[in-house]
Amino acid sequence: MGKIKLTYPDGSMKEVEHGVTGNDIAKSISNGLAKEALAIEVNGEVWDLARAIEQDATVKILKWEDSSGKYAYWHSSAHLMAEAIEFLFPGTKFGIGPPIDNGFYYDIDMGDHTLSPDDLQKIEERMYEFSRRDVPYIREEKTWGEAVSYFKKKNDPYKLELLEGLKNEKVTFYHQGDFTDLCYGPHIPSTGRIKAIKLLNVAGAYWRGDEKNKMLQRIYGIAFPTHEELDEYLTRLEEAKRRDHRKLGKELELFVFHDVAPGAPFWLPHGMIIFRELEKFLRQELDARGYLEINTPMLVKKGLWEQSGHWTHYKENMFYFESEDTTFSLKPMNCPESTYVYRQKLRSYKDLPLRFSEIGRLLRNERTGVLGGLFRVRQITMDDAHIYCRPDQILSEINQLIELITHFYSIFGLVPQYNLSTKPDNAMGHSSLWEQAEANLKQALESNHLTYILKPKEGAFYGPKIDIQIEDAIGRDWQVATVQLDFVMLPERFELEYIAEDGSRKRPVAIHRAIFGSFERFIGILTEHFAGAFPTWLSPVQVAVLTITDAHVEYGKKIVERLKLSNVRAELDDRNEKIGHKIRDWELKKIPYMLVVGEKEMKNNSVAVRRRKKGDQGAMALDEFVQAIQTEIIKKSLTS
RNA sequence: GCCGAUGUAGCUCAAUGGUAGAGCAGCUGAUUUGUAAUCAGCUGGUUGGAGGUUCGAGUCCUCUCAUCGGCUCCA
Repeated sequence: MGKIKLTYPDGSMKEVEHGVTGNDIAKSISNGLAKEALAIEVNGEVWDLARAIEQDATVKILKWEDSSGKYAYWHSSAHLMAEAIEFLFPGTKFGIGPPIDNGFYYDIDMGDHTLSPDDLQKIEERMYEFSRRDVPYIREEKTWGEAVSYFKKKNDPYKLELLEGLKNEKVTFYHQGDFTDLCYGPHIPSTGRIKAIKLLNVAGAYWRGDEKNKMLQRIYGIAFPTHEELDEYLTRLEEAKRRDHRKLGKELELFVFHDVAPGAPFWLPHGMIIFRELEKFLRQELDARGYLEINTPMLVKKGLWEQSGHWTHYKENMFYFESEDTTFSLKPMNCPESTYVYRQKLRSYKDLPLRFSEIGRLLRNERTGVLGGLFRVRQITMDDAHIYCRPDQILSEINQLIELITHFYSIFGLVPQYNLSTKPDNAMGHSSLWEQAEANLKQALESNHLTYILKPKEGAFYGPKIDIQIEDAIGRDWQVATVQLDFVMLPERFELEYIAEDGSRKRPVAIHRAIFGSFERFIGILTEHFAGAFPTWLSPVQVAVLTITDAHVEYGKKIVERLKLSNVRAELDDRNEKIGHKIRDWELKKIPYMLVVGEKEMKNNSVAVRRRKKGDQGAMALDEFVQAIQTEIIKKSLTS
């Protein structure tokens, strides 16, 4: 056998024996690397370290730090879990068990047996035991027929169904210990690499993700090379729980949910302040950008939805009822109604763009199982807008929207990520319009130096779109804003027109867009992002004035009056409590400023400033404090 | 909607099938306090709802509502 040429990530080349394995390569570089190596990338494909390389190739040893390395690690963890399950519960049928962004899962069918937390514990213990055996993951190529007869003997209908999709192909099996699975791989060298394991929860999951199929039991788990990393991960989960907006919303008295109104919050006074501040901010920004605010009816006749197409495509999500032989519906979207504002009079090309904004309350009949805190509600307050423009105005409108979105999120310290979805197969509308629009969207993103992820064919049937996700303080992504071009749904179905320069009637393009997505969802995200410690401009109470004794109550009242006159939300704490107690209470309420007032302050017309989490800041003249906090509020400063 | 879990005082949680309890909050009183909890007393419940088993149900069973974790959905 001859030699082959390998190219390494640093560009260097090396001649090696034909049939060399990833293990050999790693060892030839260093023993340390060989210990850490999980898999190898060969010409862009991820392979097992034990697999022989038989041609010239570009290679890269993958470690835990590489996402493909992690995937192989978690994939192997899923197999280890399956081995433990099969050992403890013989006869279990296996669906699929892939790695995911955070760990792995396996879908299994255990007949009548329902997994309990106790079972999970047992499986986890068994996994540790099997890991300690430290046996290799072995790859084996099989013919399709061999594979089918294996799973027929094992009586596993799910694997047989998967094999149906691989007919007449070579398939691969992986073994470790007594467990064998149909699997593409790749896998890590041996079970001993899996050191720290935690099975997190059991959930139902439809076979192949189809509602019509049988529901299997899905076990989610995570694994790490060290216990420290596992602990760190579990701590992060705890942190996320601590920030949960449902918990904080209750504690900080922002909103409550009640059985009488599933899927709709009761906004409490403090939550409403945040809501109103966001509205104020939104209106201020939109006014400055030429938006015209409108408000359209909540209750409309069914005919509107028949015309828009919602009655056929969205009916199951709509609330509707009969009254005097007429079917009425609560609006689930604002878009169709905005066309009535457009059509209120004849529009000239000179009138465009028309930017109609609406803070609209929508009602959607979401299925009970999908509701969740403020993130998924039945009653939605959208910061909606519909921009009607000429095709030649698309680019400037998109540019303005990107500027608006970037500005908006920077205020909250949130970083938007952009996804561009292009023409799907079932698209409607002129292809020239599609091409121009997609080019405009791209151009707008690129000229603003924004990186974006292209999602081919994921646009709506009526136009391409840009979806915006934000990453919060602890690295989780949320879908919020959206900018959707629409050539069909509103313009065609509602026969929108404008009079062009040459006197002819032309069709405008509609742009649907939202910045927050919805107030409910956005406030939920903000609550978690800030862990309830809102920046001063959003904080329901901005200043708490704490008196030392009854002798200082009058002075305290004067300060609160002064702050309120300066548009600062202030409250007086003149309770008969020690100062330490008051501080603790307001600190737990996450109020940004506390002003302690006693003898000294009263004498000097000053306040002792204490900042949330930062402690005593020393005394300051009252005027000076008022000025400082006003500036902070006006600038919507993030650092309070 | 589907699978599973949960539901006890305003909140966080206890209570072998045998008298529903604690801490916090609230109220009353004492205390007049200088940077994360002063002390004492008191109030507070159709155990989510409806049925059933039982001498007896917070506890067991059925149904139902809601919430949580997922799945599916989310123009």
